[in-house]
Amino acid sequence: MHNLEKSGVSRGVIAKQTGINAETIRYYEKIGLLSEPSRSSGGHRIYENKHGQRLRFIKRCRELGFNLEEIRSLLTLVDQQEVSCERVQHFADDHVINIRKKISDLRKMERTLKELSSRCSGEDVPDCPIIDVLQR
Amino acid sequence: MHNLEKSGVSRGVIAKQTGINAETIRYYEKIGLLSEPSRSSGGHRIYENKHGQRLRFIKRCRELGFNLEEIRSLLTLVDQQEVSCERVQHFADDHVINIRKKISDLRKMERTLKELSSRCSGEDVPDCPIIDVLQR
DNA sequence: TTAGATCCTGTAGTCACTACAGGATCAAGG
DNA sequence: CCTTGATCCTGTAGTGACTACAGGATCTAA
Repeated sequence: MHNLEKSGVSRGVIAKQTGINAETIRYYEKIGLLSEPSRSSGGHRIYENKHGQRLRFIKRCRELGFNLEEIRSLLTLVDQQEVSCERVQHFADDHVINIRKKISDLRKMERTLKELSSRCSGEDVPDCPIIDVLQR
Repeated sequence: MHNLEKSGVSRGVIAKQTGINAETIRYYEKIGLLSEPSRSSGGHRIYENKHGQRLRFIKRCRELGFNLEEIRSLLTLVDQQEVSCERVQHFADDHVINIRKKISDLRKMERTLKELSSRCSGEDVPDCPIIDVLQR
């Protein structure tokens, strides 16, 4: 059964555990977000608990909409034990501003599309207010 | 002054007229969204009115969040004079569903971040509820 | 021992652009 | 007509955040 030297797991296993695609994990390692794990005698990666923690951290950040560079900054703070609640809060608040901008852009699209759609006859005719506006 | 054979304009000019980057216009041509314009004797592209219309159509679609494949479909409908108001409306309504999904994802991020941020002390201390949650 | 699952590497593809290099052409002024 | 400087031409490479291969090696369970 599980071998992989003492307590580590393979890439496939940690991928399932964290819900992160196995290729993505390799990618995170390549760009330096995830430290290189040790290897089995045959060259297979062996992931320890710390890698799982790291991956979950990254995943939560992604779910909050941070990009990989932002996550790198956050991880650096944590690694260097230089976390300042004030700065992290600022970081988060800035990010909220970006998110709100995106939401407002999307809402504008939504409004416009719904407005256009409401003017459609809904019939199988060549005359369409949506196309008219696009061609205006 | 303006030469460029009869009534056409250069790429730079049409870029300014439409508000679309000149490189982007070349890209649209390359992927077949924009028909190839005629050329001057020296090989420079000469854009006519129809190109300007096309580019404005594309731009409006992009502003409504359609991707280039969706725009390609829309343009094909128009070109083949196969516009059906019913189908276009359906198309738009489907797109609205996607937009709403994006908005709700973003709102969830926003809510979570604001909630976390509200728990921050705002002080320059290493203890931070945001980092705590990310590391949990 | 062997089958089949998983892993290794490097590379290429995705989307919608954007940016460059190195050279040709253009329009305007003299 | 000639020069100058702006614009244009081409092909290619880079962006972000993955994802998907190919062709081979290694692993684990039976």
